[in-house]
Amino acid sequence: MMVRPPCCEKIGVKKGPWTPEEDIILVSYIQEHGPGNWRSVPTTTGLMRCSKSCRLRWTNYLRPGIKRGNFNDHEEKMIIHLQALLGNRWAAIASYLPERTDNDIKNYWNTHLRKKLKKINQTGDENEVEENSIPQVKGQWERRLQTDIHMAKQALCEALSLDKPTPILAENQTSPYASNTENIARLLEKWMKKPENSVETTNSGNSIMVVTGSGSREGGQNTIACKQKDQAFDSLVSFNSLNSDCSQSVSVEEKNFLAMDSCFFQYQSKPNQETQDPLMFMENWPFDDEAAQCNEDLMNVSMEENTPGLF
DNA sequence: AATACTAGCAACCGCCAGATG
DNA sequence: ACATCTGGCGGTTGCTAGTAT
Repeated sequence: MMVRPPCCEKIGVKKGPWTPEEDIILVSYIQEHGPGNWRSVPTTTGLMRCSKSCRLRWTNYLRPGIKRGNFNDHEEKMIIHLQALLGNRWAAIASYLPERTDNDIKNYWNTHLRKKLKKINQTGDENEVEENSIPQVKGQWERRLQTDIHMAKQALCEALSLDKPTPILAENQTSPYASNTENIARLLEKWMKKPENSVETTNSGNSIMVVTGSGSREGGQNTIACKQKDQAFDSLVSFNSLNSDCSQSVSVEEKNFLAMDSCFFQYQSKPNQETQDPLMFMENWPFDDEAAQCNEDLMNVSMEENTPGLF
């Protein structure tokens, strides 16, 4: 069988955790060109990263609107319910949780919820309930159909929203992307303070930690990234300064990154589903207790049924 | 204090499907 | 119709930090 060639040359491609420098270069690139055409990202930016790696870094971390860690009860319920409905279709599940990435949900499921459910099933039901207790009555086509409706709805919303003006956050409105902008802000702040060649990052929970000192695993590998670092940062700074008067009730730091958010917003793959969504009812139907009778079949696949004693 | 073990998570890998020439 | 390219998805791996011994 013909083996598919790798998406990019393996030689010289850097792997492992991303550095703040790389993040900034990538963000800077996307700020200018928008997400997409990932193939050209490494060549254009000089990042020694696979195009896939760049895309993943953006979608899972740098993209505005991402909330990380601290899943609340509602989100947990949603995930459990959706997982029962859809199976391990994490991207589909993530489409119901606009602030979460599929990777994050997948990780949360694998590390927390799966164990939790297993435990409950073991203690609560002697009849060895299957880990993924999807009622067999519900064919996969139903689940797929439900997801496809959602996907189609999303696509339609995106298409319809193309002409909409970029939403501008009201003065006192809290950015839904606060966690993301704060992360980048913190990153930049510390990065600016740090002495050269002494930075290493690791993402932890909701913040990006910058660890100074020796012993960096990345040591000496960021030559190209470093060359572009200043340029990229200048670009960001100048961009932010153009937008810095858009809000007066927030800190300078927040202001700058809110401005960045408003720019990135137009590139978002996930529309803000809380606003102006004419098809909202389709979005909510699996969860809406007041939903029409035709939804009841799927509604019967209730969380309580699948996960007795969890809530 | 040192070592072993475990959990959490970021990132990679391989497969697949749609787009394009 | 076919081959190739590209992006998306889900499964898995490997690193790190925290905890137990």
